[in-house]
Order: sequence, then structure tokens, then C-alpha cells
Amino acid sequence: MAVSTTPPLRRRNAMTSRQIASQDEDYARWYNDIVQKADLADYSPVRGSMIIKPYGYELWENIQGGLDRRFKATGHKNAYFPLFIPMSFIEKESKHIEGFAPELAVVTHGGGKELEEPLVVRPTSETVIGHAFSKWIHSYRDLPLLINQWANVVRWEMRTRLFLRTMEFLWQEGHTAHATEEDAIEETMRMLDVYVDFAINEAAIPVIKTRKSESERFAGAIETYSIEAMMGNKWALQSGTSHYLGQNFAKAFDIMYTDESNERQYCYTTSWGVSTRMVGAIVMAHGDDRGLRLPPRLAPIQVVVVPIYRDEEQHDLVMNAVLDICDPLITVGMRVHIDDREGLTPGFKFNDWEMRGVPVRMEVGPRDVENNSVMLVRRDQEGKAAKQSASRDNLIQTVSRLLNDIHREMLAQATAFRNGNIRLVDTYDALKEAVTDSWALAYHCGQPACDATVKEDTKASSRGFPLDKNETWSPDGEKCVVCGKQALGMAYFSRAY
RNA sequence: CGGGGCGUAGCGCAGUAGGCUAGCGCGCUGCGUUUGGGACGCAGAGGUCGCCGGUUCGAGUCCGGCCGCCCCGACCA
Repeated sequence: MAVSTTPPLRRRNAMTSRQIASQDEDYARWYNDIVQKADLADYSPVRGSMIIKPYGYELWENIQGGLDRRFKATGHKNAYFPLFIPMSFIEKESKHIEGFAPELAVVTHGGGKELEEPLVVRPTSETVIGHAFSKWIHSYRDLPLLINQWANVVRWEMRTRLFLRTMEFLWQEGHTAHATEEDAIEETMRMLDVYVDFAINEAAIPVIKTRKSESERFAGAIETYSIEAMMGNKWALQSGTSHYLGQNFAKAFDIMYTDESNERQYCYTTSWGVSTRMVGAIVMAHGDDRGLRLPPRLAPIQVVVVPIYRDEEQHDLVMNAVLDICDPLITVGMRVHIDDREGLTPGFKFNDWEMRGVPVRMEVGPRDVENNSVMLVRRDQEGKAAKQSASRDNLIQTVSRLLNDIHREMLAQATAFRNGNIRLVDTYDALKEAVTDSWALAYHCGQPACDATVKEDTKASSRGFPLDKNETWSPDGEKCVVCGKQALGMAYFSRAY
């Protein structure tokens, strides 16, 4: 019988769970405290890069699982392309090189000798994959070609933050090639919707789909779409992107096919990605002053069991009951961890696991054993409301309902918070005021100059034109609140990570 | 790269008119008592005081240089 599906913590952690800054007092510090004290990540000896610790990596693995299932379900296959990219590849697409040049890490030496051609450590893989696609695609029958890869990438960042921006990070990058513009655009939007579905149904984070303005667009894309999430300090976090690349990379890398009429045509390509930044999104969208709050479907540990006993006799009684209780839960796939650490009081364990964000705590003591019950405590709520005594009968159903409830409640809380912090504005003064403590939604022309003006005046950036809202709000006759010219639609502005 | 802050035990810190064996809390190890919201006692372990150089009889403390980290900005997923 499996005692636990999660690696047991045999030792108490070196970090004390106290001493985390409050969110109000210092949000940046709160974030750093949580990430480190909940054992998600640690600093590394190399500036700007991080060590993802087992608990953080399990969270990432669950994110990977949720995304990978969805990619497979939409017909994509995984592959792996090399870390090193010839410098000349990067240079083939003019906008691409222009955008990425400042953040490239370049290998100039190998085997003790200077290389004839420097190798770029991939900042993204459009170029190597484009090169491969040009060899693989011959006929319209080869299309669409739907590939994803899980990989690390490197971007030389000036300023880094754990998970949110590190010089090396993990992500998935999808790359697809299509016969027509329509097909490629459809793919771009489909994968954006996959990200939305993942964010809402796995991470319990409400996200807004946007089309990016020109200045926020991916280097080399025709259009960039994103999902934007609101963090606990009301800043925005771009949590996933999907790019329609048109024929830009097809032309740079000769990605061509022969159509039904035996004509040679350039493909239309897309790319889309979600990174370990999603971990940061989860921390900041849900966390509170007691620590992490992990969405149940991604949490490495969904249920932590804290046995309570006074002496050896009770210990045996309780532990036997605990194993009996957990076995069926584990069998149906719940991620259960039994905290059997000796010498720690239950109270310490309660706080410890709350800090680590475990959605459900199950307390089992002599009284519960006698009553054929357990005490369930949910992390998404506080005080008495969070606790309920539950019968051991039907426990699988009780716990799985509770996990679903918690997911729904966390999504509802995050949605209410976000909706309560968006302000519709119709003048530039109102926009400037709004972005000091919320998101602003305003008619916007989408010009880089206006984005830059807003950035300079307020530190807030253009987050994009929300797709859903602009279906109903016609920009006809509406003016950009910044420059007064014809608006393209409503756009969000806010401080962002 | 500019502005601010900080480097003393795993973590948080104290210690500087230059002085003797470098300290406190938490954590860690052992034993015992404890255990339904962060237990307690006793006994222990743990340090090139970020690095290099200088001043001095003597430097964690003073001087010079360097390195690193965090926060705020300019760039970005």
C-alpha cells in the first residue's frame, strides 16, 4: 500500500515559516519570502538565474501536465530542438534579430578554440525550427505541421525576479505551419483559448485575452495575443502568448509547400508559449499573508494529513486509522501527504502547510477515530468557516467535492478582485489616475508613440486590446484618450511585471 | 548601467571611541517530558566576520579597491 504519493519531508525545514512580510507592507518582499520559504525556489550562484526546488518543480510538472494534455488533444506532437543556434539563423528575420539582439547569450569559444561562427543560446526557437520545417515540409499533404517543445531558453535580462523574469527559464514553445492564413490564424486563436482554459480550469486564474499593440508585439510576429492576469497588487502579468507569424519566418527560412495546383507556396506559421512565469502568476494571484494558496488541480500536495496523538498507544491507533483513510484516496489519484514528522506539534504543522499552500488539511486524532470522522480544513478560507468535521464514509466524494469547491472559490475570489479593480476611463487624466491603483480600460489608437507616452507619464504599459469586449464596443467615431486620433478599440493599461 | 540598501553560524540579527575566548534568537543534533493552532528542559554541534590589499603592537570594527545580493528605474515571457 502506498503510504504517500508525495516525497515525505523527513526533516523539518530549516526555514521558519514566520517572518514573511505582509502584502500591504512590501509586496515585492512578500513575494520573495513566499517563494523561498515555501520552498519553491532558491537563488543560484549565477546572477539572475534560479534553482527550482522540488516543491516548486512539482508544481511546474503539474502545469506541464495540464498544458501537455491539451496540446495532445489538439493534435500537437512534442519534439526537441537544439539549445545552440547559429548566429546567422537569428539574423535572417530582420525584426526578430532587432528585437532579440540585446538579450542574446552568445557562445564564441568551444573546445578551447574560437568558433568560426558564434552560437546563440536559444532565446526562442522560431529560427532553428523554421530551418527544420523547411526540410520537412514538401506538400500541402504535410500540413498542418503541429509541433511543441518543452525546453529551457536564455535571455540576458538586466533585472530579474524569481520565476517572473530570470535569465534562464523553462517553457513550452509551440510551432506550427499551415497552408493558409486562415488556418494559421485559427491555430493562433485556438492555442490562446487552450491557455485560457488551462488558466481558468487548472490554475483558477481568470485571464483576459488580448491582442497586443504594435510596441508590445513579439519580434517577428504579425500579431501577438496574450492572456493577462491580475496579481494581488493589481499589477498585470502576461501569462501566456500566442503569435500569428504570417509568412515572415516562412520567407526567412524557405518554409514552402507545393499546393494542389502544383504551385510552390510559402507556409503561414504560428508560435505560442507558457513559461515557469506561470508559477509566479499562481503565487501572486492567490497568495495571502499566511503564505501560498495553491489551486487544487495543480497543487503538489492536495491533502495533507496531520495525525494527532498524545502517547504511543494513541499514535498507533491514529496512524493505523490514517493509513486506512488515505489508501482509498491515494488509489483514486489524490495527491495525499501524511505529515508523520515526530517532535513537532500539530499547531506547527498546521501553519507550516498553510504557508506552503496545501488546499486541504485533514486532522485525524483519537476523537476522530472514535467518531469515525476526520476534520477537514480548507486553505482558501479562514477561521471557523474553513473547518468541517466529515464522516469517513464517502470520504472520497467529500474530499473531491471539497477540492472542486476550493477551485471554484479561488477562481471566484480572483475574478471578483480583478473585476473590482478595473476602471473604465474616457480621458487621459482619468487614465493616469486610474493606473496608480488599478487597471484602466480606455479607447486607444494602438500607436507606439501613445504607448510610450503612457509609460513615461505613469509607468503603466499598454496590456492590449481585450478580444471579447471589443466585439461589443465599436471604436467607430471613438478617439484615443492619449492622442485624440481614431481609436482601434478599448485597451487595458496597467503596471505590469 | 543610474539611484538606494545590505554582506558576521542554515535563517533573522547584535557587536565598531580598534583590544582579550565573536554573541543573541530561531533552526540543527542527542536524551527526556510534550502533542486538537507555531511546546519545554538539559546537554551539544556549527564561524576563513563577502574577497584582496593597506594602516596598526592589535582589524568584524579604520582606509582603498573589488565581488555579490536585494529594492527602485531604463529593457523584457
